[in-house]
Amino acid sequence: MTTEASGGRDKPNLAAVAALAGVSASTASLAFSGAGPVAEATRARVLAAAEQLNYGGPDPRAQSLRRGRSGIVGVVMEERVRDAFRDPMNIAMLDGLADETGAIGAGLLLLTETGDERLGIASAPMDAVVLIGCSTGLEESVALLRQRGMPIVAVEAPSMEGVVPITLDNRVSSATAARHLKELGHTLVATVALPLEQSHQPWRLSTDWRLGATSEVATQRLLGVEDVFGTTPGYVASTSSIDAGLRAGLDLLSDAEIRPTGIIAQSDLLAIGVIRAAEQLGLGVPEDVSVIGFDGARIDSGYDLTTMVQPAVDKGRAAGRAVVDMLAGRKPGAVSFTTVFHLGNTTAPPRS
Amino acid sequence: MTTEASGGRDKPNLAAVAALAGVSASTASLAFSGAGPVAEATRARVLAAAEQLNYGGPDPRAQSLRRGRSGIVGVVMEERVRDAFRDPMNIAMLDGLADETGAIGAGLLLLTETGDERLGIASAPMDAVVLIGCSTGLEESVALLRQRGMPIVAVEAPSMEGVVPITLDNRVSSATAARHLKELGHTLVATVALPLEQSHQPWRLSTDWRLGATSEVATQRLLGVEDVFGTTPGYVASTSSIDAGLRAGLDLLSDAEIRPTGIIAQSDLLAIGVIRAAEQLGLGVPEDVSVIGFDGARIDSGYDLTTMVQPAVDKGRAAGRAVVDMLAGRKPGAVSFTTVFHLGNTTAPPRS
DNA sequence: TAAAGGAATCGAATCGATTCGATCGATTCG
DNA sequence: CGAATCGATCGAATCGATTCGATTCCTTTA
Repeated sequence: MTTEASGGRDKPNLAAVAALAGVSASTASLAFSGAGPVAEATRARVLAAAEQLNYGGPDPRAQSLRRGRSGIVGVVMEERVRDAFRDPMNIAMLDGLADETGAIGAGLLLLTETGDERLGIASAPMDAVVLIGCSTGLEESVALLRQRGMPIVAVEAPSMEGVVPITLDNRVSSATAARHLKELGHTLVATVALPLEQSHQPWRLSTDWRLGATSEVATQRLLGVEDVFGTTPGYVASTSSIDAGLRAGLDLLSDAEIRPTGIIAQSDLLAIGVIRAAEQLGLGVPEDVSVIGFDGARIDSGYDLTTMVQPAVDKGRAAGRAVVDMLAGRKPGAVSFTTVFHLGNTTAPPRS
Repeated sequence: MTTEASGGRDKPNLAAVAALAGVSASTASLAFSGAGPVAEATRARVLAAAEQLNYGGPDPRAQSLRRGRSGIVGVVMEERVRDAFRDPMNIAMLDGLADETGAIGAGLLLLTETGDERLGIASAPMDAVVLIGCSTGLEESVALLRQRGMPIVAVEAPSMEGVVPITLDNRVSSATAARHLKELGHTLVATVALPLEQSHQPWRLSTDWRLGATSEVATQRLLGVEDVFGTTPGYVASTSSIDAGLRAGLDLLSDAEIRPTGIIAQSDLLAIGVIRAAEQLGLGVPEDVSVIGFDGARIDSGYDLTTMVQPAVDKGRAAGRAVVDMLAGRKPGAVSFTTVFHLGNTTAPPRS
């Protein structure tokens, strides 16, 4: 038996194709990439040889080494996939992001910042990174990425040297929501906050909540409420979900000590959960309790939720554009977004 | 000016670190990877040199070329991100998938099979690919990937040579749902189907629907209904969403010619939409119309939807394990899943 | 004390392509 | 007709690491 049988088993490479076509590797490369003059006949011969050897085109790994680009943009999220994608805002952002990065042919690599497995973030072949909803290990992650010389874009994170920020005016928006309740005449309001720190355990908000708070978003939105109402009772949810909102609502609404007439939730999902809690407790929304959300997620719930609508897709787009700019050697600027107040039917003056 | 200024601007590489530490590149490599005996003092010297040069560790691009592995698993979905993630089942699958692939330190690369930009799927540096909810360009995509010698796992796709299948017994499950309605006494049922073909335009189901149908899932589930009821009227939704279900429901329920007493929806989202439609038309569920869904997504809707619960996370896990197996050189087998009937409060005998 | 074994390190080949500069004809211009 | 030009092709260097098989230099053991 000679080796001719039906071709070696190992994958063919450009050199093999070139050899079969009777040209040099450089010419074969040109034939594939089209970056240089190649006679039509030659190109055809190379393509034929490729076909014959069942060659699937240049190896992306080698290409990315040579070119110094992999065509991959990392998306880092703090939580596990399931949790991160439960939030419609994250999905919307991802969509906007995919839109922009897709335009330059880049794919999105999902990475979670989860504790130990810092592996991914430290060693994935990416050209740039977008941090979404990160908080816990943010400093470390950024340090690691910066050391690798990676372009970094962070959405709604505290500003950091060398990181392009995409922000939302969380504090002002939250204050607007609070003011709405105040103007309706509410004085006893409570907040249902997004997770403030790593543990993600639900807990009653204490006055020293700022200590140990790592989530920029939750912090700013709480501050917004304080700007209007001063210290208020609150409950920190374990995650942004209807269930978590339900638990928070049950806790706050069934406590005689607090008895809020208005609840400010830091996400629409939480708000819907709070409404469910009110229903369970026999309280009417908005007659007995006013509920205001945040996001503008348009969740199907039978209510038209009063909320602060944020441009999530645009945030993603802005992040994508920033990435594209950096990869093109341009220096992108920071981008800030604003929310729009949406008056629904879940807020009303308190029952006198 | 000499070049010593404060270091060259270009990123340092292993060779530079090795040079500074006074060892060979091979030793430096060992120091980083820990794959071989290195004196503690030497390792320390190398690490110090790295620190000094601000070296962020071995370049993943070079590593992946040398090792022939990139640590990236591609996830191909037909639709754009926003649409794909609107479906809770996809998210659940992704979660299961991330779980398993994360265990070997692999990241998930999101790719959409969208028309022109076949770029991603053809040239991304992946070690394996999982096809989720693909249909339209499936044949082509698989051909392309196969040529690249890529391990392929496909979830709920028609079986193909060299592709590890993860399946759900859609036809049987759908038949079970249909039989439930039949046993309750329904004779006039209609189906709300998932998109059957590329266009994603909503349309009334005609008797020759099979022609041109490319979606395996939708097809099998329709066949399941036919197995029990024969040809029934139906409506093909544009996507799996509450809105699309609402439109479908309005169409079917307001047509005097059809007047179904039971509706089988191919997803829970569609089912909820149908229920909303019934409500809008003043019909009670389940008194006037029985509605049964598919998925077991536990969507908050005020109803306890009767549905076929599918193990979505497990499907994702199975796909992930198949990938891990293939990358480890093992040959994974096909995996099949079954749904579990869940009796809720949205189905009842027809009003006599 | 010589032989054997082991730890630490190094050299060189390799992974698979891209790309710059050089070469070689053939065509065109003066 | 010689020179300048242009198109096509090739060689060789390069990207940044990993890894296999030496090569040293010590420490044990017979």
